[in-house]
Amino acid sequence: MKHTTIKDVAKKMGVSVSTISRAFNDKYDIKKETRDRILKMAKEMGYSPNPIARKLTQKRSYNIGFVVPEFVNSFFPEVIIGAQEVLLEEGYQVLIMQSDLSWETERKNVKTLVDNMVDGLIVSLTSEEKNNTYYKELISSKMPIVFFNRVVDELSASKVLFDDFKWSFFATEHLIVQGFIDIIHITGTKSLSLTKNRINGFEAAHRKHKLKVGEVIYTGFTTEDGERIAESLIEREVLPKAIFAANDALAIGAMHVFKKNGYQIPGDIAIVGFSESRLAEHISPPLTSVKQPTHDIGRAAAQLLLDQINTTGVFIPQSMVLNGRLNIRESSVKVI
Amino acid sequence: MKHTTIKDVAKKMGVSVSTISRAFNDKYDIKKETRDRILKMAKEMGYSPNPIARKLTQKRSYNIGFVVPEFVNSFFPEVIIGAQEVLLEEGYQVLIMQSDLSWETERKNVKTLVDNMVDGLIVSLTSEEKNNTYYKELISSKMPIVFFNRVVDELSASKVLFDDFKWSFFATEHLIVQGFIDIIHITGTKSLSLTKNRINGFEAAHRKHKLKVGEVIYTGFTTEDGERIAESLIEREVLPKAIFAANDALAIGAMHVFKKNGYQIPGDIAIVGFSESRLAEHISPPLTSVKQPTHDIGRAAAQLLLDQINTTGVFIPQSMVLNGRLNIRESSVKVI
DNA sequence: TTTGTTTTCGGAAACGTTTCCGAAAAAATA
DNA sequence: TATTTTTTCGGAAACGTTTCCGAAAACAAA
Repeated sequence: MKHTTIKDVAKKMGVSVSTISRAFNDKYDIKKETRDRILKMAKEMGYSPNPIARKLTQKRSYNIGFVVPEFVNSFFPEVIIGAQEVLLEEGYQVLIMQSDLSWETERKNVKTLVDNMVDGLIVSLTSEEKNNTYYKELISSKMPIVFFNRVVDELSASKVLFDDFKWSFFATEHLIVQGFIDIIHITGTKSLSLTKNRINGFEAAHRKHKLKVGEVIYTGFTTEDGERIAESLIEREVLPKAIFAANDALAIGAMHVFKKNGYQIPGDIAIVGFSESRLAEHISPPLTSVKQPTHDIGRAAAQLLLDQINTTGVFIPQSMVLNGRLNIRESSVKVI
Repeated sequence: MKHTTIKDVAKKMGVSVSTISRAFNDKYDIKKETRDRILKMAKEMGYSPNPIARKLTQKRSYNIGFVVPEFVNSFFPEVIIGAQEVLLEEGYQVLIMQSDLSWETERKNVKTLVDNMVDGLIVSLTSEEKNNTYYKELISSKMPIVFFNRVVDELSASKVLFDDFKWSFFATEHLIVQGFIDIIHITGTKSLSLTKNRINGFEAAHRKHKLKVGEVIYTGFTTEDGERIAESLIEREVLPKAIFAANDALAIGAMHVFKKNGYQIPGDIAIVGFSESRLAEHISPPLTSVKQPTHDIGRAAAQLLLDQINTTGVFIPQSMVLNGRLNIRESSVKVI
């Protein structure tokens, strides 16, 4: 553990500590030759500046914190990869933490990240209420932060969003124009605004086509939730003709129990999902779903964060909303 | 940014800085009452010790670093969740970094984690050669570290392993006993020892049953690799009767193009995968696969790491090998 | 050569803690 | 009460850097 320190190099070379520091920080007030000499010697001695000590005096750590609510679905990993692409390019390292769908651990996560002096944060919320005041403090303390996917209007920070209303609208309209009536919308956590937006899109599509708006069922966002809902639906005996799920996991779970119970998809029930997952096209039948540009979401978030970090004056939060695509597959096309 | 510091509280309360420090570190040599008084006041003033400064003098950060080669497949996220369960319990925070299958960024990842003074590391390698000497230095510098899944024998550290040989053996035997001959093994990166072990298991099963050992095809670990291999197989015109893939992603990719080209599974080709993914049972036909105890792998790794951290004397590296299960599903049962 | 500028560097304070050492205060013992 | 022991606390050094300030050295201008 006898790490070589800046003093060791200074002593060895007979120069002052500050000179070594200057050499490493590429300051203007040092002679080229001595800098090269120092750098060479430092490398020989296996010295590199201690980042902890450095952070104590400086402001920057070149670390970015990334907090996601979960990451077993590939959605969040994919946006992280996108963000990491642009961040690494700029010399930043990305520290990831996952909140396990708990706002308490989310809170702890961003705290440890802040404690470790990250230069900025990219976060997607587990809940839109619980940590609000905490985030407000954070924002007013000038910590650069951008939210994505799961955001809250109340917080004045940069955000990258998806037009949930629009694509929910398109997805249900796709069902409607094929003649499906009696469509049910299964959705996740009630408190998230993306949930509300998708519901609004679902209902708007009905209204546009002068249809009685379909039922909305709340549950979680997991495959198991989808299975549970499907089972309860089957017990009703009168099944809907189509289901629009707020999430591929839900759709797949539901599909699973429908198939197990002998229902044909899309013959008996048509299904469309959201936030296209990797398996959408591999499952049987292939699942119609709204594809979000995960990669681009990450890249955009990273870019907004960098903008904020590099802004010296007051920063005006920016919001971007990205576009998606409805990938129509077998699970939702009416058999004639 | 005018964070309240320990001095502020000291001044405000008319006591020395060291007393405040003692109050926060629960030292024996402070009077109960003054400690309570200090803690209360500190809370009022919104003070909490700066972890960076603290790290400079202390050794512990209560942060654990987790480095994985990728995380869009749910395998790694699941083991992280398992590890996080036991680590959070003990008051540690888990910082995750992903290497994007590049050993260079893996290198950078563990470096920044070490720079941030994590108390220990849990890592799964991208390559078993490239960073060896680096890890050796790290280990000899007494950094607690445990490897899992993708490990290298040469490194003397704790490891948690899966018996790839055994389960590969069982998987191919499952194919063999049903009368499939002409089985091909598709596998990933050649340099990983888990690859070798799975090949050995594959071959051993053949030998046990006195069969000519099947062909082994090397590729990557992604769905796309599986698709590519399947296409090249189709061009051969004489297809194998069964495929054992070293990975569910490979299996699913291959299955996809076989189905697209009108082949029946398992009628024309039977398929079994490995490291069961979430989609195995949802895909069509449901995929036979070897299930690894992802959760337990994480828990075990975390436990081994904690053991090492809490050992004061010399630590003797431990290895654990965990058990799996072959989940037989439709994709590999011979149709009669 | 003298004076003025610029370049290059050293000394020391600062960042926010912890910890060692010793002293004052309190308690226990004689 | 006098002495010893224990408890509680303050002062200061240390952790490894960066940065401010000023001085020495080098150079340019007069």
